[in-house]
Amino acid sequence: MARQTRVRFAPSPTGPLHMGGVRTALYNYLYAKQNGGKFILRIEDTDSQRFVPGAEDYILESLAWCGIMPDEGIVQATGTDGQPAVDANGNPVYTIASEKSEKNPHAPYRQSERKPLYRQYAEQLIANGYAYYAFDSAEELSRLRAEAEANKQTFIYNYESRKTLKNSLTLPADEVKRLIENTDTWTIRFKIPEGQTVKMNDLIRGEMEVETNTLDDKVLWKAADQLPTYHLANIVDDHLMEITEVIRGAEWLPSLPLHYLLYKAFGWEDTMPRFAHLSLLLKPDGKGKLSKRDGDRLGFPVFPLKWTNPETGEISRGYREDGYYPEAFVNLLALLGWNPGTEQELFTLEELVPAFSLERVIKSGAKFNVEKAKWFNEQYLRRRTPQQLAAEFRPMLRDALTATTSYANTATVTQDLKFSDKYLAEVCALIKERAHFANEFWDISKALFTAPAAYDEADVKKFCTPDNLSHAEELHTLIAENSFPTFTDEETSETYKTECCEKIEELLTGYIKAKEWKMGQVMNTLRLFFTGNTRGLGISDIIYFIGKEETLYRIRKGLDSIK
RNA sequence: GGUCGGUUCGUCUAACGGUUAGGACACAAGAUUUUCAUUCUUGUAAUAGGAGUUCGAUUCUCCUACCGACUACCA
Repeated sequence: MARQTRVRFAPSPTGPLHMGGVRTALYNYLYAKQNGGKFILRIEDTDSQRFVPGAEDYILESLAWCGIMPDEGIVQATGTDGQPAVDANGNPVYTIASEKSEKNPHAPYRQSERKPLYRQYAEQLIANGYAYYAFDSAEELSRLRAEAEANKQTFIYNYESRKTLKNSLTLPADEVKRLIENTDTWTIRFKIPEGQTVKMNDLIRGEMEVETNTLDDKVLWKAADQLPTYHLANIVDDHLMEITEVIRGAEWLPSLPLHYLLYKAFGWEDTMPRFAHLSLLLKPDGKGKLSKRDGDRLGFPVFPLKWTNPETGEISRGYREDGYYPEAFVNLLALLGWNPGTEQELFTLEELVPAFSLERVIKSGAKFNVEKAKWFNEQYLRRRTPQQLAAEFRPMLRDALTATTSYANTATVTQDLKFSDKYLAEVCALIKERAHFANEFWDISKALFTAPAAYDEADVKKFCTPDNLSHAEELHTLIAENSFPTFTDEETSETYKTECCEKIEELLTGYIKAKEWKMGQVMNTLRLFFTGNTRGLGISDIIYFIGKEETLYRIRKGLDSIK
């Protein structure tokens, strides 16, 4: 009988979710959706020492931003007013589900809240001879480790060493009973079977084998905090939550034999999930897996969202705050370690669902490449409508104008212009192919909103020759004496702008050609007066947007300041 | 050190055991253009090394090298 596909993403709330973690979540999500199954979120917070406040919300917010919401394990939060919580945009705010419900039949989904559940499973293993109590103190064990290391050996708690250590296999029963009742630093360890070969299968990597004698007796449960370790909690919860496929990071590969053995010891082999281990995301340069430091060092985010360390106040940048679209982030993550087998590179989340397959996930680690990441964002930026871009640009424009001192100091016509949505949309349509990110819009288009505060010295030197200046003077007269159409909110014809620009260009180039001036010279002089340097927007586009009066003002101002 | 995994252009990657080893990013050149950018065209660039199996190996096997993960009462 085929079971319903149920996969889970099970992060530990020990800090901000890494982009590699988002990728793992994404692959789980895609797999679930493709198979008409459920994507479950479970919080693995069995390490009370490393709990970081805010990390859980961060995970939820990151997933929501990416559009990969869990089907199970979350519930809409309750606001201070007792009503379902929503954020500033009216979107629901989620939290981890603690109460059982139709949607969340396996609640709670935080392992810390499932605490009472695990001990019985550990005891069950002991009763069946698959585990034992261990009473060695942490100090004793670290001493043994240090000694072994001094002899260039490695101490492991295994089938051999357990025979000489303090545990329920070596101690008399009454002593074991006494220690369990009177001390609280003991643990329950898994008893790795001796001399067996564990044969495993991985959906991505294929067949693997490991000798049990190379494995160590992992701690499953700790009396000190009455909590399970990852291994126990993970297997028990995956079983209880009826997980069908475990898709997780490659750092778990060495634990796979233990997990196989655990399923066997519990007698859950029939329903054991299938496993898929994803390769790691690597540093763009050098060695090792991608870390927080790399982002700081190389200038790109490793986290989906900005994160402020609650203890140190240290801030880590995020893709969202850096101006990436979630679609671009998801797309680039999907292609980092997976490909569709075709040459298609651009996928929306919806398109990813049918295209995805675990079989096509790459075995080797992938180095993250910032340039490609920017390219993805650029592709999505270009797919946006001018109106959408204008809406994004509006608040940035407001901030920029407020911060621009030259704007406050120049008596320009544009100062009084109310930049309409139509104006912004037309500007965005013009500049979107020049940008990778919407946050570059102001830099690219500032000349369309304000006169330059200063002129680039090198450009002045190069283009403000006596000839060019006198030509600019003539063009000032030409523009003053001629009338031509420019931007207006009233005109809605789609071809209007093109027509305007053609007319402006005819006027200028016609005159320049007639005079036999060098186009590249005088045009650049004008551009310098319009924008402050000689790189960027086309002259006729600028004039179209700023209008005749402002055009004359800027040429006059340029001529006056250079002389 | 031990265990496990990995290795195709600088990067992400494609290639039933048979291809001039393909694409994308980046880079370079050219074309277009009033500058810059865009766009278009073209180019540089790879199977880690060595054995073996085979008519034939990027592909299968082994060895070496390198890289990585794991080696906690962390996940």
